[in-house]
Amino acid sequence: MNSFTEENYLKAIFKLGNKTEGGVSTNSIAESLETKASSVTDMIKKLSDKKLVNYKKYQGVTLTETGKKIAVSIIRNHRLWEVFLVEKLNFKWDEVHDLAEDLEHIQSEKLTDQLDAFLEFPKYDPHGDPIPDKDGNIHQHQNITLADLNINEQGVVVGVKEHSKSYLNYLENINLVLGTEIKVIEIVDFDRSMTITLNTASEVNISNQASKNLIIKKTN
Amino acid sequence: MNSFTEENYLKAIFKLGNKTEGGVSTNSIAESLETKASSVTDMIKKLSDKKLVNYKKYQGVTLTETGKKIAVSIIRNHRLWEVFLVEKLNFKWDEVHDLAEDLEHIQSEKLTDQLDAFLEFPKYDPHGDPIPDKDGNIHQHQNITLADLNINEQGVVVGVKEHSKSYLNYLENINLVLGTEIKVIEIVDFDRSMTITLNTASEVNISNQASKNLIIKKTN
DNA sequence: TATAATTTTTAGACTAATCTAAAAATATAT
DNA sequence: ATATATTTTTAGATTAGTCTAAAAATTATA
Repeated sequence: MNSFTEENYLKAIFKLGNKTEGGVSTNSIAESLETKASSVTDMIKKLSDKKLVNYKKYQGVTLTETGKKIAVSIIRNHRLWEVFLVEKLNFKWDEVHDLAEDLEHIQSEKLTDQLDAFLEFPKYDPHGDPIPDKDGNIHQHQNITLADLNINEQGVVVGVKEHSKSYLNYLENINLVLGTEIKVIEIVDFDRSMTITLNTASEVNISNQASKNLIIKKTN
Repeated sequence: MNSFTEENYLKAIFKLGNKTEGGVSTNSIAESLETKASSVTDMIKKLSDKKLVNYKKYQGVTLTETGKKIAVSIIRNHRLWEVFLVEKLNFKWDEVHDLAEDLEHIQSEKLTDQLDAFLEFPKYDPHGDPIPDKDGNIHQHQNITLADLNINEQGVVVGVKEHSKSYLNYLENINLVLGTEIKVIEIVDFDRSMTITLNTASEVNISNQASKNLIIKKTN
């Protein structure tokens, strides 16, 4: 069995690996786990001994098949628990991350699969992130954000790229949630801020910072 | 915050403290946590520094009010999760203990209370153990076991005193579950084994070892 | 009540995960 | 191509929790 710490490293490496080509750098892992590069090197050696990562000094690190399986299963746990907390226990979408961080480490295939069934096999978590299935397949959203839309184009909000409490809270406050239909009314050239309509009704302004973190599925 | 390890010590001390008068001995803690007496001494010192236990060398240990609160809250978590696993995720009563051992350490008052509400404020867990309420009150069963009943006396099974997989499994196999009505037909003098009826129907034999671990509420 | 047996504590060592500071390797810039 | 900056690794220390072996205290026994 692997410790919580080891699992968190695997998860971080998996997520960083999806964002970049080639190996994941020591520093990027350190930053994402809020720890020091020297600690990362130590842990990488350990994970390498356990054959969970491929590692050559100074060359960055990638996950082995085994390592990837573990990482994906933790992400599956995490996202299923988030659904549970929101759908069944009435948590808000900005409250569930930290709890799911703990719950995800409870390793029991039966628990995960029964939870999945109890929740009726959800495809996405409350932030729109895809939930890996039992075999580890992940159906990623296309990477289109609100910032990519032009005037008069429209789409449905299917996810967020930024998971901070403050961002999620802001969205909730302007009534912008998953499933909201958005149409672009105006784009300010100067700062790329937008005027948009929500569900063909209320009109709001949104900064570029905010719009480029909203994942959209184009409609019309 | 306290580590999982510290919490497990507090829980063990709480449970042992209920079984005996006075302080809990180092050896009994060691046995119950399957560790060494020297490790227990070390941890007790630490818990004592944190004012979670009262400790004088060689005198055994008791929980402070703070320590007791933590222990009870963990037990509350444990038992609520057990109910969840059985009622919602279709686990058997002999499968839930180990998972609940992990889940119990996830500390969030909101999580616990929402789970409690979602389960509709259960009073007992799947083994009949009472679930402490939000304020830590525990409604203990009276300590009558099947072995205490005489011929022709009857009662309802409300709990078990032994939680091993093999015992729970045995009970399930002979269709003896919580809520079963039992009437004593015969007691063998030699080994205190009994012939009983279950729900006024099927007749089974049960050893003294088995009967003295069944908590009964006498009827009529 | 002295002696033996048991229990508990102490002393010192080990592992996992972390850190700081310094050294080594790699990447960048002139 | 050489010097400079950055990244990564190493060396050595620290903390939490554990262990073994030995010492100290308590309890039981003769």
